[in-house]
Amino acid sequence: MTPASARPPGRPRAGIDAVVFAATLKTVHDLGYAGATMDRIAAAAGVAKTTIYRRWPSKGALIADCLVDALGPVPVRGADRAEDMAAAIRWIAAKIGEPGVGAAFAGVFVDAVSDPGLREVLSTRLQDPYRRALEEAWGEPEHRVLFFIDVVVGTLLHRMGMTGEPMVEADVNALIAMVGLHFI
Amino acid sequence: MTPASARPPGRPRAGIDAVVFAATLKTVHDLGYAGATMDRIAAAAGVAKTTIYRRWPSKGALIADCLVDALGPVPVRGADRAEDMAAAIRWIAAKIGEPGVGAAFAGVFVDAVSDPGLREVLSTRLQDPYRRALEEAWGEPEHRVLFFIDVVVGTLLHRMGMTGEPMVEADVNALIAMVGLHFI
DNA sequence: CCTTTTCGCTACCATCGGTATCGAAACTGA
DNA sequence: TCAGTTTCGATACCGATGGTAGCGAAAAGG
Repeated sequence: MTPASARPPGRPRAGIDAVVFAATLKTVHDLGYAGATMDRIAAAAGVAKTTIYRRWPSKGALIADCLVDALGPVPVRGADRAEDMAAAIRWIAAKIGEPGVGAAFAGVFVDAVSDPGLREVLSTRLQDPYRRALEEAWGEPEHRVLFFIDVVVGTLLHRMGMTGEPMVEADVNALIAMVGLHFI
Repeated sequence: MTPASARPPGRPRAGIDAVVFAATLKTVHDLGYAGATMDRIAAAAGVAKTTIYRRWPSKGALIADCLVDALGPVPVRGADRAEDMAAAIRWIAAKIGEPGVGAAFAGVFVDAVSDPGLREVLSTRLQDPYRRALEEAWGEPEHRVLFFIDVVVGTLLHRMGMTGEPMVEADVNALIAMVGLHFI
């Protein structure tokens, strides 16, 4: 039980996280999510692959933390909830336009569909922090779909004219597919 | 050079395409795109993997043809172009809500980012047919981005309020990410 | 200088997309 | 009935990828 301020001895690990994050985004931007091999990310960061796996348990966890680092805190003020929602949409749209972020998002979510462990990782490292931020800004949470994730997608669907009904998986899949078509 | 009506001898191949298509969609729906292994698809279809690879050169080509088969022809009438566009959006939204289709779309497009060969496959088997259908319905093609693919995504972005500017990669990535968030 | 922790390197495993090979099945035509 | 032709199924295999194990070396504190 060492004091919290005491730094343990051993080889320094200073700055490695930031270097790996930058290398990850650059590699994903250059080669796509599937092309961003862990070996290539490690090479781009000038770091051994084992070092990455000592800090993140999987590629998905690395991507999730990398996205949190790239996005930063959601800019909520807490005054007007509707205004906050609109601001959040503009915020994530701008952030995700940065090199590599969009491709990283799409890739990790596609993998998450067939990997329950990855879904839990994403929930813990991506969804929960932003959910907490909105809870603190907006007060106590409602039990219906009013968190950030749902707000963004729900607003998107509402603006598309698919409103009236609660959001269903079909709508989300439709959106993904329509957007994905442009990658052709 | 046999006559067109003459069926070549040998073991029958009747109905295998349809069986494989159905098994592909079901497997993708149940296990996701990454979880839909070629071995699993073959097993679900009751067919040897080599048989699938004798008919489709790659997993991407199988998915592309499977999607074309699942979508069917785009319902264009050619009278009012704006009306056709709106109908096309509703059409693809409904079609892609069917089991497995949305996940197949998202997965194959994510892979296509880092695979030029797959991009060409998708262009040939997915984009070109629908582009031709719209050319025939709307007359001669315009050289600007007025084909179906562009129309769907462009209209989507327009309705989101991101209009005014030409569509850029950042917007598309932002959409993918926003939608993907809901998969958590 | 000694201990402790982390880093890098190599080797390795399981899985997946894709290929090669070969015997068996099934249809056509005589 | 019986070739001849073509496809199907099974197995074995290859390269790449995510992920792990083990070990020696580097760098920090004490």
